[in-house]
Amino acid sequence: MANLAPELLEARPKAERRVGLPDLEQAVEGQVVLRFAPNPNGPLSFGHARGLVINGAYAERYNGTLILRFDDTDTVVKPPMPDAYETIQQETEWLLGRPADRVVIASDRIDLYHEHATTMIEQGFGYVCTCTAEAFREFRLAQENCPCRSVSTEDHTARWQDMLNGTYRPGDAVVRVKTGMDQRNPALRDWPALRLQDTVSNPHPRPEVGSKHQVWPLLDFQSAIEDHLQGVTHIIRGKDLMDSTRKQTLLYEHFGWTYPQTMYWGRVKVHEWGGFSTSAMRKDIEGGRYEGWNDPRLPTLSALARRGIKSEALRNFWLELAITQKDISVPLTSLFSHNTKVVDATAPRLAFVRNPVRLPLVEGPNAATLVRYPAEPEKEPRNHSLASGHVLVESEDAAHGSFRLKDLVDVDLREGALHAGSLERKDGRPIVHWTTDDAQETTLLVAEDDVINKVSGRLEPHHHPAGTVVQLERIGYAILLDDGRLLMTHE
RNA sequence: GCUCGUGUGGUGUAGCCCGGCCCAUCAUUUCGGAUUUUCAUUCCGACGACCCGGGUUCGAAUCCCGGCCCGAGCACCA
Repeated sequence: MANLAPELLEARPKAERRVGLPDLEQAVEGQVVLRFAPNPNGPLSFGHARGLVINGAYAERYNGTLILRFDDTDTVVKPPMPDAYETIQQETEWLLGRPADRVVIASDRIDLYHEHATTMIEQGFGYVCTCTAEAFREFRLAQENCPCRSVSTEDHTARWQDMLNGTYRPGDAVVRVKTGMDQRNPALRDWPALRLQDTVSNPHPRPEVGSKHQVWPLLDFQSAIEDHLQGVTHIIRGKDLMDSTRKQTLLYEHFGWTYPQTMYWGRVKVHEWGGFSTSAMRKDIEGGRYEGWNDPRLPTLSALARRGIKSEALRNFWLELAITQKDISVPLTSLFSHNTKVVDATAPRLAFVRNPVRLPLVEGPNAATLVRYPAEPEKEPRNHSLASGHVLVESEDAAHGSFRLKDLVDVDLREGALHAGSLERKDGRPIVHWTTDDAQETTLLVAEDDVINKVSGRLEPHHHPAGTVVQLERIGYAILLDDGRLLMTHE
């Protein structure tokens, strides 16, 4: 065989095992345009981070453009939150370490969407449908044209004017894209592109928009038109939007445009969190169940940041999950593990003594020096005076009777006092953390499931500013809050 | 119901398009061990997987057929 046809034995060179994100199809260096398009009905959540991280990473890889687009075209069901426009931009910068290259606000661009609707109607691939939603559902299932479809283009143009001038009221009419009621996929059959919203009772929260428009595009239409206007080359989004791609592709064909390359990811559930929706969180915050968007029980970016999760950890987390269409459920420990890697070397070590018991230290040293950064033992050592002759240890540790005060001395508990023994470590007795009389009394907050547990104790004196992620020895990582309390980051 | 999509160790992920180098990669978890005056970090080791059934082939995680599971869309929400 080798002699007869050696070329048959020559294997196609197998690609190296891929690490990280795959390359983009048809990507040209410097010309890739991506977008991340949240609804600004609240600040960003954990799940949003995926869209930002993945799209941002590709923009960076190809030296392309990342657009942050606010899809704020619903004033009734999911009304935007005024603060969110600013907040989301800040969160974007926090997460990616740089701002988006371009910011687009859909509600500023309603006239452009109207123009395209006009074109669509005049050219006969869009029409104004006055059927009720229920009636149209029947037509969709039966694959029958609705009566509006046979109305002339002139009349549709007139109807369109009546939508714009307020003759029609919300619910009376929608603009549909003619895709064919014989589409195999029911979702694609003459899908709705624009509808009426009562913006007098439900004005858009941005004052410059307010009640200016009554005719508003739906997501599939707005997004399709905007992607074209912005020159988006690649769309990477959740697979729940696969049918949107198909709908939009049909629209692009009508307009004679080429649809961007698309990639999808599946649903991600975090086992510890279950389901949170932005609207539900908003309601619970307003109802007082949570203290705010950054309540440590909430899966928002601000809550994670406040808790001490670094943006680098979040980026690494999403990059590791990459882009598969599988629906997955990940444990929070996976994110924590990334955070530990980011934070450990720079987290100062401090002692936090829970449920402290104060004990005399008999014949012990009168000063102690402990390491603050194990990675750099010489840096800013922790010096403490023991002049009071007392130390604080956790009552649970004290129960053992014989142990070693970390970096200090062996002790034995007799008659309510710790009797100092060897300064050097001599035996295998357990090592416990401890602190001094001048340790401040404080509380460690631990978010667990839907409650915040409070653990009181004494924190070793320190000079670290609020916001520092520290490692509480033998307990875990925590962040120093403005009010002097501690918030557990993770173990 | 119709349409679409996904099924690799406990959890994620690579490999699948173009069959052999795959007794299947990497990470995490769990368990063991080493270092360490933290139950942290670091290091070493171990356990552990191709949804099921047929078929094609010398050879199938990879191709074909059938089945099953799970998820999503079918909103005048995003």
